[in-house]
Amino acid sequence: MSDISISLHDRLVDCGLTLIERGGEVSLRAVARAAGVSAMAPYRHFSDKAALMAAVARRGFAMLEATAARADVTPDAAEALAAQGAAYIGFARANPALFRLMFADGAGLGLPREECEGAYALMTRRVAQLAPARAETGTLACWGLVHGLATLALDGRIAPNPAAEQEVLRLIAEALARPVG
Amino acid sequence: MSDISISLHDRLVDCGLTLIERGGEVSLRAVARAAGVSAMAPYRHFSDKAALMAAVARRGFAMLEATAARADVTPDAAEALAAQGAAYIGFARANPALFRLMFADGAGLGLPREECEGAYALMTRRVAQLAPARAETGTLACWGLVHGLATLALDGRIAPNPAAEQEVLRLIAEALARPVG
DNA sequence: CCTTGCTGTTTATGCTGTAAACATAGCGGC
DNA sequence: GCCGCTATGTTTACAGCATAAACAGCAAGG
Repeated sequence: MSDISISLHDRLVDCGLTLIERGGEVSLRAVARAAGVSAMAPYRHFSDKAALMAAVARRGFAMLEATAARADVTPDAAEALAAQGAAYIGFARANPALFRLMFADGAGLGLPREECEGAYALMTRRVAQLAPARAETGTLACWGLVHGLATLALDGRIAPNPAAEQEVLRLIAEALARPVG
Repeated sequence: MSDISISLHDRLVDCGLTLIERGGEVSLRAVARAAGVSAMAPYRHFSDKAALMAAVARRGFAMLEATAARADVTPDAAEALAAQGAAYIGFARANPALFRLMFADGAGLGLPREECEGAYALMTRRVAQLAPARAETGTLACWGLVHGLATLALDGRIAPNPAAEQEVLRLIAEALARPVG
C-alpha cells in the first residue's frame, strides 16, 4: 500500500492494533484487507491468527507499561501506587478490546511472562517500598484490586467513577502502609 | 430425544451450560446438536445466539449466588466476607468458561442488573455490617479485589494459591474494620 | 373442514480460519 | 547468462459458523 518501506509483518501488527482499537471483532481477513494483501499473506509471517494477535498483545503490554510509568512520578509511594492504579484502569477503559485481548483472550496466547509484567514490576517496586514486610501479599492485593476494577469497568459492570476508584486505591494503600496486624 | 418432557427451550439452556462447563467454544450448532435438533431449531426459542447465551449466563449467576451463600455462614462479618471471596474465586476457577461468559462476553448480553447481582448483594450486606461508614467504597474494594483475583486466576495470570488469597482477603477485611483514616 | 399459530425442518448466503498449489522475484553458484 | 533456491505473495478450496427464507406437521378453535 502506501507504506512500502516497513515489512508486512510490522504493518500487519499495526493494522491489527488499529482495528482492535476501533473496537469490534478482529478477523485475520480484516487485518489482511487493512494491510492491502490477500487473506493468506499473514500466514507467511505468523503461523496462526493467535500468533498475530499475540504480537498485537505484546504491543499492548508495552503501551500499558508506558502508561503506568508515566503515572508513577511522585516520590510518595502510596500516591504513586494510586496513580499507577488509576492509569491502569484508564488504559483498560481507553482500549477495552485491546485490554481484553491482552488478558482474557491472551490466556492461551503463550506470551512470555516478562513481556506481560512490565506494569506489574512497577507496582511491585512501589509496594515493596510501602510495605516491605509483606511485599508479595501487598502486590497481589494491589494488582488484583486494580485489575478487577479495570475488568469490571470495561465489562460495563461499574460506571466510570474516578473519585470512587481513587478512594478505593487509597484505602488499600493505607492498609499496606500500616504495620502488620 | 430421551427427555421429551421438558421444553426444548430449557433443554437448550441445559446443553449450553453443559457444553460451556466442558470448556471449549460454544457454537449455536453445537448446542443444537447436543439437544438433538437441527441447527435452526434454537431460533424458535431464542432470537439470537446471544439470547441463548444470556439464558445460560443467567443460570451461571444463580449458581454463583448459591455458591457464595453457601460460604456465608459464620456470624463474624470479616470471616464471612473472606469466605464469600474464596467461594467467588473458587467458582471462577471451577467454571472458567461460564465465568467468562457471565462477565466478559456478557457485557453486551443485556441481562437485567438484578439477575447479576445476587452475590454482590450478599457482599454488600457483610461490608455494611463491617464498615457501615463507608459501605459503598468498601463494597467496591471487595468486589474489585475478588473479581480481579478470580479473573487473573482463570486467565492463568496467577497460580492457584488459596493461602495467599485468604491473606489478601483478610487484609482488606481488616482495613475495612478499622476506623476511617 | 379449514384456518391459524407453534415448532420443527431443509436449504442457501456470506462470513470465518486455514490447507494446498501455484506464481514470482531476488540471489548465490556455476 | 543460466539454474535452482528461498521468501513472499497469490488464487482456489473446504469445513464450520450465524443466520435468513421457505416449507412441513400438528394442535386448537372457529
